[in-house]
Amino acid sequence: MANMKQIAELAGVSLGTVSHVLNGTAGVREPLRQRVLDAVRVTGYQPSQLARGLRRDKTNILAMIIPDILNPFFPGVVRGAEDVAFAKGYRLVLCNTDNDHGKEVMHLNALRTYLPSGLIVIPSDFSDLTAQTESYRQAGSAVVCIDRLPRNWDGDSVTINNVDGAFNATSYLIGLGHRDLAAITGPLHLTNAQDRVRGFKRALRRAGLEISPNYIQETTFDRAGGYAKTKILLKMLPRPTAIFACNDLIALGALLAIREEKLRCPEDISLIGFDGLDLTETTTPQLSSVYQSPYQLGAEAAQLALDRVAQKNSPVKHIVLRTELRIRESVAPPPNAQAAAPLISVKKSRAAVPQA
Amino acid sequence: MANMKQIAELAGVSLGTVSHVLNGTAGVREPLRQRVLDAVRVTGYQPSQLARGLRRDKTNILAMIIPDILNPFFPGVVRGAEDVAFAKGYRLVLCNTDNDHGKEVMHLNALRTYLPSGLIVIPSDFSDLTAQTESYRQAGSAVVCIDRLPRNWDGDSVTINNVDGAFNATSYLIGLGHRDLAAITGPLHLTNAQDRVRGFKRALRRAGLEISPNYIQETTFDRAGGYAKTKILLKMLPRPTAIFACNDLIALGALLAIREEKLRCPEDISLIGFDGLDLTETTTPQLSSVYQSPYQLGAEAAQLALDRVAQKNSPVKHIVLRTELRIRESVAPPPNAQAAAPLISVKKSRAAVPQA
DNA sequence: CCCGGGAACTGAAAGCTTTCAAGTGAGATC
DNA sequence: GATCTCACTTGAAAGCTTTCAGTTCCCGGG
Repeated sequence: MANMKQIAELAGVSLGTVSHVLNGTAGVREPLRQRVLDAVRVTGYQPSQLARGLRRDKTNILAMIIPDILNPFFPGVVRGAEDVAFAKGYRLVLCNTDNDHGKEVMHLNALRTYLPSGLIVIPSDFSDLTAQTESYRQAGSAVVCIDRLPRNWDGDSVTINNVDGAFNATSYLIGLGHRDLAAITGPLHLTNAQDRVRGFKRALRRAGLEISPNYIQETTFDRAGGYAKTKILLKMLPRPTAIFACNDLIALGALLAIREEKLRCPEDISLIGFDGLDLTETTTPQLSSVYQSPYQLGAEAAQLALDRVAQKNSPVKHIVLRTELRIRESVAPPPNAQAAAPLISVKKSRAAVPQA
Repeated sequence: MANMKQIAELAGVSLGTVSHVLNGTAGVREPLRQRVLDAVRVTGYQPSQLARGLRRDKTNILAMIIPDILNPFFPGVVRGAEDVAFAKGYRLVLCNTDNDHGKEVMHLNALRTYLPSGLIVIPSDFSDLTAQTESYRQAGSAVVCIDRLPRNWDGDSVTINNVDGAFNATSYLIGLGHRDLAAITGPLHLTNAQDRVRGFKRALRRAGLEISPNYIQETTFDRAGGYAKTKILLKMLPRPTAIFACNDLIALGALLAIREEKLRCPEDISLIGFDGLDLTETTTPQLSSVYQSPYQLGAEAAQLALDRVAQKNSPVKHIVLRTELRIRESVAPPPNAQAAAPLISVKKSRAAVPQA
């Protein structure tokens, strides 16, 4: 592979001129410019990204740290980011943390000396990442946190309106006449899980319904978690007539548990998930869900990172994306007609206790 | 961030010695070694991957080129590769081609000057990649093709035994008594699609069944393709009693089409997919499928690439992974009892013609 | 006691680009 | 015609590491 020196010789100009032509960093008269361009064409020369990065203290690399690409929510995020990066001449380095903070830190450390222009992080947990990412900032890398935020995060971010999404879903269920609503949430040290529960509670409160802690079950953001917690919920008295699952995998697990208990969804129990993954369309019944666009999440994050590289000192941005309630087959009014009573001040005192 | 020179000064040794300590490239006496290590610890020094790569003509980067991470088959492959890479201190750069050869070439070109140690490619189509990858080989990068192979590929590869997988699935259907079998294949310029059809045909031939071209429909490897082609197949006379879909997304589309035509799966039509994606477990009925491990595919590929880097001139390797037939709810004997007749020489002449 | 040999260590070059200060030259101005 | 300006162009340094050819030092053998 040719290098710049050879191009310079071939075109009969200096190294500096070649660089200027290639980067447009200074006016170069047309004939010279053409000679350089010709030499590049003839030799198929491509500048070494390594030497370039070394000199400029920055590479055309965007690093992305996510929990696990196997979780069907994340491929969309990655694809969104990659598309934006690719369009601007950047490459994407992908790292999986398995929600393990230690692994996250390892990635953060190892990536640093590749001098990526930007770093997009879906934090593994609530750990304060400020210290870790500070060195990136100092090195001139943009850092964007997405989906959920670490403690004390004061940098750029892209998230969705989790509170609203959960509120709308829950309100919809209440509107159908449900009074005994349960929620299965992901780990509450994650801000997105917190916010979804917050939206759930807010909807209950606004409808004057009591919030019983037993009806809010915390677990992992996966099918197994949804399955296990649903089994527990279905044993409670009164049995909830609707479940709001904080993501679709939990909802999927819930559906399996409901089926296994010989209950029907939606006739006996309504179910709404969160995320709007493809799989919600192919279950029976099709799952209702609070849709969000993972692609957009990733794309906005990449864009934000690249903007930050260009404009280092512009004010911090917090982008919040919308959600959309997608009602499909998994919801219906509750089984007992009495529940169709008017919404106003439906306040009853009931204990929600797991059966022995 | 400290650099090597500062470490050298701090430890009171030369640059070369620091390098030798860090890389173990030469014996360094213990006291010196310790002084260097201490200096590294104190300063938190990390060697610049860029300078290192520039000098060694090789970075600790593994590049991976896949069609589309949104296709649920690929996250597993990526994860497998990333895990192996991470464990050995390599990072993974991810590129999506959308099966577009032009984009593939762009990625190939752009990646080159990052000097990745290895390149793992799922080819976008049948295009001969030899020319493109030759420059990587010359630059000392390992190139591994996986899942399907480009024309004339003579380098390392990891694939699965597509012929066997398809043969087993088809034979299973025949064993249930099916005589009118159809296949919906992915694009036949892809070697994996070709091989699956080959396995399908081989099973028919072995059972003495006629192979009618109309019963083999070619389409894209996605839900829409499966849906459309199933609609066509269901109009044929005799209507096939079993469909072998060359991947799970096609099978999923087929299932939707079957349902839409008010036919029952498996009572009216049996269905087997290929890949064994998670989604096959959550459909109704659960889809039978020829399972393969995408994770293993990616992991083996990464391992092979790294082995090749270490042992440049060892003989070319072609790893072929196994498949496993996973029978779930989507298969049953054909509706008419007569079909349960013995297998031997069931040769009837019938024309398979699309209905007008 | 001297010398050879080997292990340990050093110094400098090489790898390729960007960038900045400095140099060149042509055209404009007076 | 001399001088100034401005636009181009150039040369060299800097960025950080690896590697190779030497150099130093120590030990054992003669």
